Amino acid sequence: MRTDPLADAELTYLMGLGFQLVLGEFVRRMDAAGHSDLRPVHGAVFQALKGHGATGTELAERLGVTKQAAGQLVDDLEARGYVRREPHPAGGRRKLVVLTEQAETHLRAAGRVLHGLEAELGASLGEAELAALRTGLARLIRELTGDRLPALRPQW
Amino acid sequence: MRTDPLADAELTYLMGLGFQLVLGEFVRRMDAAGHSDLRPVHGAVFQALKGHGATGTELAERLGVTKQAAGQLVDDLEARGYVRREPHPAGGRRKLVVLTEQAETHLRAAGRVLHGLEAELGASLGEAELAALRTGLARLIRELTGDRLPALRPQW
DNA sequence: CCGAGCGAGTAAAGCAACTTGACTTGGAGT
DNA sequence: ACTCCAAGTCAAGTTGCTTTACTCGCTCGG
Repeated sequence: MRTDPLADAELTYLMGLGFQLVLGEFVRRMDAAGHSDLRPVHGAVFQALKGHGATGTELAERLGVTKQAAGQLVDDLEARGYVRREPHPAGGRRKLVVLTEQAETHLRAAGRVLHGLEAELGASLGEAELAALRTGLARLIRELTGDRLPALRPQW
Repeated sequence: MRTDPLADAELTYLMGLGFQLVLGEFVRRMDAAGHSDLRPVHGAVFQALKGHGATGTELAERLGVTKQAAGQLVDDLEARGYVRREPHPAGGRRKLVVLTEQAETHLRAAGRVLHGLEAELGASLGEAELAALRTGLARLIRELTGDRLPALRPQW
């Protein structure tokens, strides 16, 4: 009986590999559902814009990138019909970037896939195990951040 | 009393944010300890070479990148004294990439930082909670991979 | 033997997703 | 009116990978 290599792996390694696997499975299922034209970073943009939209600078802050990088993402998504630039109600040079119905549809599909994946994991790991994993992660995040949640960035 | 935004966050989001935070803390501590010249991906290289070293092609497979990319990493690390290219005992065009003592020193420092970080998390979250998190992650990884563990790649 | 081919390594160019630096412009303050 | 700030944008540079294409040792079938 050999020892499990995962049992004495570093917590950091376990978290990284776990995230990579879950995200990979998410992407695979989204592709299979016909949503292969967007990468995870676009999902982060949608999350940042959900609700009332944001200006380019606000979006950049929420994503943790420069405003130029945010502008390039918006250019791309605008050209493909996922967002619109509207004049900002507060005026000035500001523009309000808002999601189109096409993006809302994508967000709903992503939500369904995520919930389906989580439900399957709950079934195979056991709901109690999954709940313990969720609360463990939530407490670890609280411990390392305090109250302000930082942006989820698409790189190490 | 407001609801906790983390309580109904997606598992995928929790895992990504948790990993990012733990890794960020690791990098901060390594920097503070005077090891600011290597990025996490170099740690992955060291892990892949630990023990008996590897050829460039083997390294590429373990990292999940092309052999050219692996070769570039080795070029960089060799120029900075962390690895050596030795003639391969089995001959041929093969070369054996091995860690230098400088890399072993770095590995030991990284191990100390990781264990220190994990110990602090154990103290603040409670050892039971941390153990539950570890086993939850390990089971999730088993569930999504079967037996073959894939490489931990430095991107989403 | 020997030459055909395979696998390891490398060189060069391409590409994606950022960054840095420099500029334009609307509005606020004084 | 002048100045200045902040939002947005244009352009160029950087990084870290990939794709394409090659060179070089070795093995093996004829």
